[in-house]
Amino acid sequence: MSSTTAKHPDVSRRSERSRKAILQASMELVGEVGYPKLTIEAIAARAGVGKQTIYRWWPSKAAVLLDAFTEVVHDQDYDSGFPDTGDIEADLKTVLRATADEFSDTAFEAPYRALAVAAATDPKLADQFVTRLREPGLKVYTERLRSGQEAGQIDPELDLDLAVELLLGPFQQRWLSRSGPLTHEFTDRLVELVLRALAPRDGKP
Amino acid sequence: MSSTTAKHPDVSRRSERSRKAILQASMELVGEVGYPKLTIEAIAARAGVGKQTIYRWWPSKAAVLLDAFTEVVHDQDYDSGFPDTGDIEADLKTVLRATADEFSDTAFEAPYRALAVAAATDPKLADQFVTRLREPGLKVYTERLRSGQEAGQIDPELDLDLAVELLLGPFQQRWLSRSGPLTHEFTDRLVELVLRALAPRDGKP
Amino acid sequence: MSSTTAKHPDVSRRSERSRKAILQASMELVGEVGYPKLTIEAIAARAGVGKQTIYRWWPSKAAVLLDAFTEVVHDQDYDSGFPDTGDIEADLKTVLRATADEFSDTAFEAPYRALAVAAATDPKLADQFVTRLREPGLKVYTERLRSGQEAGQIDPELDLDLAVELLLGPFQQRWLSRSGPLTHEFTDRLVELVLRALAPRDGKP
Amino acid sequence: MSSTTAKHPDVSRRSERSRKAILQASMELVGEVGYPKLTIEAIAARAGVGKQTIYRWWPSKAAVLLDAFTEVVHDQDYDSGFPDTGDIEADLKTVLRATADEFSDTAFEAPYRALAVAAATDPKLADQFVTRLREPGLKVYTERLRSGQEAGQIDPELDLDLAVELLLGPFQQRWLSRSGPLTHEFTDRLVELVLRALAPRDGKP
DNA sequence: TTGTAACCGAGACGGTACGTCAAGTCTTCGG
DNA sequence: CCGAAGACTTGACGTACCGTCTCGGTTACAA
Repeated sequence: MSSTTAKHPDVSRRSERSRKAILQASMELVGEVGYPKLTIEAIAARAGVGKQTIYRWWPSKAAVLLDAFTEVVHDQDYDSGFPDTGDIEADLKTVLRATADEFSDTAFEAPYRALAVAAATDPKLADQFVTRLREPGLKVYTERLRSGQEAGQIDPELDLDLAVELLLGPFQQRWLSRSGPLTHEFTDRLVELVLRALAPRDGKP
Repeated sequence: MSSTTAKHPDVSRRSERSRKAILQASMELVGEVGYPKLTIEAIAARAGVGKQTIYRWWPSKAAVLLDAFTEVVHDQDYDSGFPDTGDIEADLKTVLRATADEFSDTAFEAPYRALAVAAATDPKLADQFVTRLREPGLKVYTERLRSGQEAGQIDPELDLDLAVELLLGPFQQRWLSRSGPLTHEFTDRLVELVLRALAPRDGKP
Repeated sequence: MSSTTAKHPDVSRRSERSRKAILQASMELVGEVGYPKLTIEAIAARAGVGKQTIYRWWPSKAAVLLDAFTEVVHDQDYDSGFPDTGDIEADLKTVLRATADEFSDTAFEAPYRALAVAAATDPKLADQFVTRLREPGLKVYTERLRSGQEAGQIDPELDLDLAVELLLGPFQQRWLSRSGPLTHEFTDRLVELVLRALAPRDGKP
Repeated sequence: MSSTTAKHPDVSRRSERSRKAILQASMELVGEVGYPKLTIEAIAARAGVGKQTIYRWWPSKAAVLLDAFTEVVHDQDYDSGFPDTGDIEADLKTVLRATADEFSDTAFEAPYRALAVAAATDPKLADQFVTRLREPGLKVYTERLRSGQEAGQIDPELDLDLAVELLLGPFQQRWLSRSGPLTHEFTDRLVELVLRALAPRDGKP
C-alpha cells in the first residue's frame, strides 16, 4: 500500500543487521563530526556495509538520519504522557522545562538540529520530519490546551493550533538560532506570557 | 576598532570591482541553483574572478552570501521607518503583513533561508547573522512596543525583548519549517493574540 | 613476490580499458605539448578517465609516462636481435646508425627525453628507468662485444661494461645535451675510435 | 652591442643589491628544495625582493640559476690552469679525478644538475649553458690533447673534439643518470681506455 | 631645486593545475 | 539476488604558483 515501497528492491530480503548498523553508525557519526561533515562513505565504513546498501534503501543521508532518529525516539516511547493536574500553568511549565532540558542534551541536539536544518532546505524531507517528529510532539500540547479550554481556563473561541505555535515558536526559534539560552527562567516567563494571551476575555458583557 | 580586519591582507588594495562582482554573482547563483549547489568555483567563474580572490577575503561561501545579502538590504535602506499612528494593533499588523510578503518573495527568500540554515549550523556565522541582519530587524519592533508601552497600551512591567520573541518566533518558525503559509490572515491573528498577552493587567486601577 | 603491489588497491579489479587509455593519452600529449606542459588533468580528460584513477595507480606523471613508453617499446619487441656477422665493426656501425635514427624520430624522442630528464632529478624514477629501459638496451651491446672478445677481436682482459659506456656515453651525451647532430658520420667515427681502444694489445704474442 | 640589452629596462639603474640577493637566494634554495620545487615566489621572498624585479631581468627561473651559477664559478676563477707535465696520462687522470670530486660536491651538484636537466628541455637555455659553462670546460681538455698530439703521444690525424667527447661523454653520462659512482678507479680506467683509442697507429709502414 | 621617470618592495589580481575528498554508479564475488 | 567491497567518473574542494598589474616609496637625472 505504501507508495514508497515500489521503488525499493525486495524488502523481504533486506538485511536487518545492516539496517541497524547503518542507523546506529549514522547517529554516532553525526554526534562526532556534525551533519555537514557526515558522509555516506563514513557511515558505510563504520557500519561495515557497502555504500550501495545505503543507496539502495535511502535517498539521502538526511533520510538515513531521520530513520535513525525516529527509531531512537520511538525506543524511548516518548508518548509517555502529558501531566494534567488541573493547574495548566504548572503543567505547561513542567513540560516546557523538560523539553528545554532535552534540547540542551547534546546527544539529542546534534541529530535533531541536523534534521531541522536539512528539512529547512529540503521540502521532501521537511514533510517527513513534520509528520514523524514534529506533529506527534505538538499534538500532546494541543490536547492539554483543549483540556484547559474545557476547564474554562482558556478562551473557548481560540484556535488551539495557533496557541501552540505561540508557545513553541519562540522556544524553537531561540533554540535553532541560538539567540538565547533555554533556561527554565525563560520557559516559565514564556508560559506565563502565553497564558495571558489565552485567558478567557474578562469583560464578558 | 575592527578585530576582523587583522587577518585580512591589505584592505586598501582590495579591488572594488571584484568585490562587487563576487557579491552579485553569489546572489544570482543562489537564486538559480539553491544554496547547497552553490559553489565557490561557480561564483568565481560567474564573477570573472580567481578563486583565490574569494578565499582571500571570505572564510566560507556562507560568509560571502551574508555580505552579499547585507549589501542588498542596506541598499534598500530598510530602516525606512516603522509606522507609529498611535494604533499599535494596526501598526503591527501592517508591518507584519509587509514582512510576510517580503519572506514570500523568492528573490529574498532563497539567500535569507540559506543564511538562516547555515547559521543554525555554524556558530561563527550565526553571530554575524544575528548582529547584522536579525538584531536591526528586531530593534524596530522593540521600539514600537516601547512607544506603545509609554502610551499605556502595553503592560509597563513587561520585558519587551521577550514580547518581540513572542511575536516573531511563531512567524519565523512557520516560515523556516514551512509548517504553514504566511498569509495576512495568519499574521493578523498572531498580532491580535500577542497583544492580548501584552495588554496592561486589568483590575489594577 | 612483488613488493610494489602492496601499496596498490586490488589489482585484479583494475580497469584495463582505463589503463590503456591513460597510457595512450600520455604518449599523445607528451608529443603535442612537451613534458613540462603535460598535466595529469589533461591526460585524464583525453583518456576519458577520472583524475583519481591516475593517482590511484601511479605516483607521478613521470611514472605514467615510463609505463606508457615501456609498453610501446615492448610492443615493438625491440629485442629483435643484434646482428652478428663476425665483422664487429660493421655490426656496431649498423646498430648505432639505427639507434641514431631512432633517437632522431620525434615520436620516440619526446617521451624518452622527458623520461631521461625526469630520471636525472628523481632517483626513484631513475631506478626504474634504468632497469626497464636502459639496461635491456645496453645488454645487447655487451653481448655482442663478448662475442667479439671470444672471436679474438677484442682485448680479452677488458671490462665490457666500461667498453659499452665508452661507446654509448658520448652518443647519449650528444643527444641529451644537443651538443651536436646524431649523424651516421658521427656514429661511424665513434665506433672506429672505440674499437681502437678495445683492440687486443699488440706485440704480446 | 649586446642584442639582449634592448628588451631590458635601463640597466644602469639596476639595483646591484637586489641582483646579488636574488642570485644568492636561488643558489641556496636550489640546494634546499631542488630545482623542480624551486619557485620564483620563494626566491623573491628569500631575497627580500618583489617578484617583478625578477621577471624584469630574467626570462625564467632557469636563467636566474644559470646567472647565479656562472657567477659562483667565475668567482672561483676556474681557468686555474690545466697541468702539462708532459705525461698526458697522468695529467688527464689528475684533472678527471678533480672533476669527479667536484661533481660529487653537493653544493656544486644540485645547481649544475638542475641546469643540465633544464637545458635538456629548453633549447634556448641549452645554448647559453653550453656557451657559458660547458665549452670553457671542454676547451682546456682540447688544448691539453693538442699539446699531447704535438708531442707525438696522440694520433696526429685525430679529431680532438671527438676525442674529448669520448673522454667526457661516459663521465657525464654516468653522473647525470647516476648509473654508477664517480670513483677515481673509474676515471683512471676511463683515461687509460681512451688513450688506447687516441694512440698513434703502431703499424707505421 | 624641483619635477618626473625609472626601479624597487609589496602583494592583489585572473588563472591553471595540483592532489584530495566524497558523491553516486557500476562490477565482481561470496553466501 | 542481496550484500561487502571497492574501482570507476565526476566535480568541487582549498592550496600553490604562475606571470601581470597596480600601489606608494625612493633615487637620480633633467629642466
